[in-house]
Amino acid sequence: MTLAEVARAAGVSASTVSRILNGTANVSAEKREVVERTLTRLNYRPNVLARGLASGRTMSVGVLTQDISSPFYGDTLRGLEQGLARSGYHPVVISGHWRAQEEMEAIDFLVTRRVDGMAVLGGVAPDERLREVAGQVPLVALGRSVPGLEAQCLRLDNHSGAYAATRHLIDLGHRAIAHIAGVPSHRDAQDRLSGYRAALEDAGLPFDPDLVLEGDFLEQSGFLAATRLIEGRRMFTAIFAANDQMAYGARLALYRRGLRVPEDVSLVGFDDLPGSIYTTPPLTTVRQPTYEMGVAAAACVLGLLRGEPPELPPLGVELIVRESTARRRL
Amino acid sequence: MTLAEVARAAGVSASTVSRILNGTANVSAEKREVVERTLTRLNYRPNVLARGLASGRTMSVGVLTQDISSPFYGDTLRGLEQGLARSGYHPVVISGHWRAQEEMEAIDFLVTRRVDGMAVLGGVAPDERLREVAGQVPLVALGRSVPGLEAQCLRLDNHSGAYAATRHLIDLGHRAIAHIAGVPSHRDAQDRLSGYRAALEDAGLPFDPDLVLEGDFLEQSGFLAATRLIEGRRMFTAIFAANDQMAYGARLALYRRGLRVPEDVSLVGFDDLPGSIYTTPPLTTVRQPTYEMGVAAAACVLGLLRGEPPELPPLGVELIVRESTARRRL
DNA sequence: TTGTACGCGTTATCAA
DNA sequence: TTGATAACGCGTACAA
Repeated sequence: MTLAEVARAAGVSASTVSRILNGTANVSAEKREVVERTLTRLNYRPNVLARGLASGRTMSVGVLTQDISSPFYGDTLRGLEQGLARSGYHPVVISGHWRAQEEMEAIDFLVTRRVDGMAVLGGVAPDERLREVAGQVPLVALGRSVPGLEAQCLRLDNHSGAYAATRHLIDLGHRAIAHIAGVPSHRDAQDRLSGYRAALEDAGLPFDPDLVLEGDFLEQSGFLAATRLIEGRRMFTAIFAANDQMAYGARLALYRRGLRVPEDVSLVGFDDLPGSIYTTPPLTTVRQPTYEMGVAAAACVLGLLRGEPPELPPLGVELIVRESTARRRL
Repeated sequence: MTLAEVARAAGVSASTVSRILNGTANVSAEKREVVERTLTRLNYRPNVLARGLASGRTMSVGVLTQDISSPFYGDTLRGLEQGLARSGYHPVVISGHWRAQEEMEAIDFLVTRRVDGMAVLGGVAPDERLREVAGQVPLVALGRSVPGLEAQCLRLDNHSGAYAATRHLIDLGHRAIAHIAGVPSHRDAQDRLSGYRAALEDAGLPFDPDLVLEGDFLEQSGFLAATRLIEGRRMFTAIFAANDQMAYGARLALYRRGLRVPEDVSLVGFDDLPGSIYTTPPLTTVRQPTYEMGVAAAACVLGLLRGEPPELPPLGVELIVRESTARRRL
């Protein structure tokens, strides 16, 4: 069922049908009615490819996420979906798995797919490439800041979040607070580590390198780190993990060694993954407004598409105190 | 950078360039070399829209998932991605949120996007529509069986899985085994319930309706169900939840009431979500080979695309015994 | 082996 | 207000 066929069946020209479809110009009421009837009668579906080729717009927004099955960006994707809904634009999502090479390919994929706009969620693709792309289509980046593209980047205050988490432990009387950090090359990991250090410093507590272990943001690394911590010579009464997934791993390590949370060791995570409400005990963590970030990103892209200047609202992080932290005993 | 421009720059016709790009016909070595050089020099990127319009193929496979941020289909998506990698085809994923209306729209989206094949993950869209679509493009369905399309459907043996889970509890000496079921209208939920009943029956244990509570596959409902169970008059020493998420909820309810797992109550889930290794204690559950399902689905679609008959390998479910189940005390 | 000419389904330009 | 007609960028018979 092509547009031309509809036009013939309705006894008008293809242009008229197209105009009705797009509201491009005025059409007499009678013709409009005839056309609309045949449109539904023939169950016409426009060919997006032809449309995109002719108009130069595909009504789609590319979304580069990192791991489609990772809980972390899930809510953000939902927010993006929601923010794009009823705008006429559709998200096209593809994942880069935190590998620069793959991310580049994914970006190429989206570009050749002629997406009208783009949202980049984290990742390690070179800033340079993102700037290039931003020159071609409206782009917004979440979870990373690209020099020269600051207005279109939304990063959260990881430093403050980590500071609040550590401060919370300090307020509970903890003095020996371990930190399971993320990959050192990762900006978020750096900021969270520095927030941790700053909180210690402000409280006049010494920074002990032996209490900081490096992880990779996955559960397994949290498990390993906590295990090493337990077996190590340093005493500690609390752990601040740079993300919830590593906190889960640490939780298991503690369980294995018979250490209770929070009675023996307090535990704090970062991200507030959906699952963190249901861990035993429910995890104290730093919530990132991931859903809202997705909505904001969608709104921003939509605005750019309309020619408006980029606008991303400031979004803060929030400490969520649950039951994995308690006042230090003894 | 269009193909025509490349052709001009290389001093050949557009057809020749096209032929080289697609390996359609023989081209002299010299021309090939010249063209390939200019191709890379000009950094040519084919326009997928034009290509799709002309060839009728978009080299994309539509994937209808239900909730992009749900842990359940995450691994399957990864498997699909992986199975499609290096095949030239790319996945285009969109979610239907278990709402028929939304799913229909999503399917329309994919169809108008002219995907070459389609993979449907669960969902409640009418069988009729799926049969229609299957008539237009190669389609495979996961987690549901569409009458008339059996060969292209991959369902797992939920009954056996539930049977094994329940049997496992019985073997550990449990006699009062509660079941937190899924939504009754859901086929998987029905099968898991029937597997549970069958295991009881085979062991000569009575089926007690008071020990079966209805959930909706989400954590919260598991929490509620377990809470009601605890407050109820019926004694029980084990819970079999129809999926891991509800098991997580139940776990928290038990924790809240001071009931230990597995010392006081044994707990079994279903799905083996990635997080179930790291719950405290690690959850005994029924593993579905979700990743493999994704890979198989991709292979099947690819085969159909090549004109081969549909082929989906039989995949079994497997009981994974971890630490949330133990021999009944007292 | 190579090039020409046409078609894919739609939008955009221009004239009427 | 409407209708030809020309793009859009590529694949592909067909001819050479």
